[in-house]
Amino acid sequence: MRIGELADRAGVSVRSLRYYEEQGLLTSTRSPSGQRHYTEIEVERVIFIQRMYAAGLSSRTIIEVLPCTDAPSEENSDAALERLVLERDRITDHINDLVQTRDALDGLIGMNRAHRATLSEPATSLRS
Amino acid sequence: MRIGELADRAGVSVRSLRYYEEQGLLTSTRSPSGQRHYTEIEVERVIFIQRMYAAGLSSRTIIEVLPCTDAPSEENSDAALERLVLERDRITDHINDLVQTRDALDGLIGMNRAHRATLSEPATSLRS
DNA sequence: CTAAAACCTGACACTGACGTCAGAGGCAAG
DNA sequence: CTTGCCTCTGACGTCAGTGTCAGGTTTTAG
Repeated sequence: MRIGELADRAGVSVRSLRYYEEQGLLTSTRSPSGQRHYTEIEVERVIFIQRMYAAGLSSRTIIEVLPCTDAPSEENSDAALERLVLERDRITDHINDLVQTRDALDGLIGMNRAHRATLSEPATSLRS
Repeated sequence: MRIGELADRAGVSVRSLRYYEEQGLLTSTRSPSGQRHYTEIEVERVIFIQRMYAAGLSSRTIIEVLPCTDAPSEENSDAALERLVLERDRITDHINDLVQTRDALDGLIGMNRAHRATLSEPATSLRS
């Protein structure tokens, strides 16, 4: 398939795909005229890349962990697996941080709603 | 206290504090000579701002929710509370996404470790 | 009183993942 | 053949938070 179709399938822009290739995250076979061609595998690869970006990894970091997906076997250099574990842990930390922040916001929301309640109904507590 | 101390206390750079003021997130009283002076309250405010940044909110969005912390009472414009709830939900979505991603990475890690195990010890399964 | 340290404004640099535009070539359908 | 859509490379623009530098004033310590 050509780049436009891959973009649609994976839900990213054509620009992004070329950028991924430029960064070494994605490879393509070229037709004689120079157009990029991809296979089904690339769809999943791009989706994975997107996932990693969403999780806060940079291009360089994604490159380092990709070997672990490339060959579900093979001696995917210790470094790649090591990096993968590292990033997993980083994500866990981030999740915990976000949960804490959400709890804080919930507290704020509660306080604001409580105050709002006392305003509209000075005698009663806790209205739906 | 002056800007340097606030920066130390809140764990941010002086540059950032000036930027926050420029963005309308932070206010300061000025000494006759023009230096910024802050109170203890600002320490917490800056820490809160940092938390919001870490949670992915932009300056503009933080501005919108700040009224909810300013006056733990008062009619903190419906909009602010509404926005706060919206962001809380966005964070929840993000957390769920991250958890999914982490699970995926755990799967990858497991597969890679499993393969590694079969390499070093073809007959046994699941080594510590 | 003096030197060091902190502060001021203003402005430009940077990073990273893209958007977007220009100018040119490729490819299927009518 | 030509119309229209897709693709190519290359390059500059964007956004947001922050680093950093310049040139000057203020505060603090000795």
